[in-house]
Amino acid sequence: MQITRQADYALRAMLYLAREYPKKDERAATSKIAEEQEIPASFLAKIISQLSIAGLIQTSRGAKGGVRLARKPEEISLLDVVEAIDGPISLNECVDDPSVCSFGDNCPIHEVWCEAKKQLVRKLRDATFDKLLEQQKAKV
Amino acid sequence: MQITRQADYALRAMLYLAREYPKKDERAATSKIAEEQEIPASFLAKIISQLSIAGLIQTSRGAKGGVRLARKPEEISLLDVVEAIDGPISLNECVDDPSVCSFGDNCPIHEVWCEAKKQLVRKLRDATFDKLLEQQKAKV
DNA sequence: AGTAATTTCTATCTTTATGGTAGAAAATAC
DNA sequence: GTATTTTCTACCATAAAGATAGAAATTACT
Repeated sequence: MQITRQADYALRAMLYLAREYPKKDERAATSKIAEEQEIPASFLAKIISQLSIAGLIQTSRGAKGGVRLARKPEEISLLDVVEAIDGPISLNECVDDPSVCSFGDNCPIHEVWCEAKKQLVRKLRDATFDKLLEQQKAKV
Repeated sequence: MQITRQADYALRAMLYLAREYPKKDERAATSKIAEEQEIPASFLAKIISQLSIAGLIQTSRGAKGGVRLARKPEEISLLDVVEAIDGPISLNECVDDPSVCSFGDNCPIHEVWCEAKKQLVRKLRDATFDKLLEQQKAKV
């Protein structure tokens, strides 16, 4: 049970953009992000596109174009990014769509998954990019 | 991010076996488990095999053969079953094998995943089958 | 205005994992 | 010994993941 490689790459890219956020007027080039964060350059294109559709970043084409965050780092969490790429975190099929299981409320396992999901979602929602940057600074 | 269908089926099968556990001398037939728990019968064979290799159940062939738990329900948790089928719960590649990521301790995201994993593992390890059965009884 | 440079975007391919099936192998009761 | 009932394993589709190259678009500069 893992997030996809794409989601991990997306997180790295967003972390890079969060670091660049203070430079308000600049836009980062995809190629630069790819190099810096060790992401296959041509693979990043697809990821950038998805993040843009999800409204997490703003893109602009052409010379001097590039990518930047659509919102402040404190308004973007790990959960936002992961769900934008991998879809909702369900842990098990029955969590987000109870109708797939005919046992319904009679299944004691169902509840465990629901609680586990809540716990996980809370943790990821709480991890906003401003906090991540602070934590990194504190370490160095 | 979900457990596989196989893992979910395995949990259902184990729940059934936990219910049957008091009948010490009987063994449940795979076909019976499949019917009762709504699992594709021929698919269950592969799952049973994996659970047996993992040491969670005992199998015996031939007439009057079948399957039963290898340990008491209170000594088997959801975590045991899920990891036996799907492998370790990592959430992200870097959690179980930090060497795949060259950023190492310099990555603030790494730590979040580690904590999230710990939290999730604790929850699943705590959910033993005796507790699950009790919870179900309490409901009815 | 034209063109070259730089960018995002999209159609395509390969590989891997998942979900599922059927038939072989094994063991026991009679 | 044989028939029955079981586990076990080799196989096959389908779908998703990972990755790539080239098309489309936009802008700066001459």
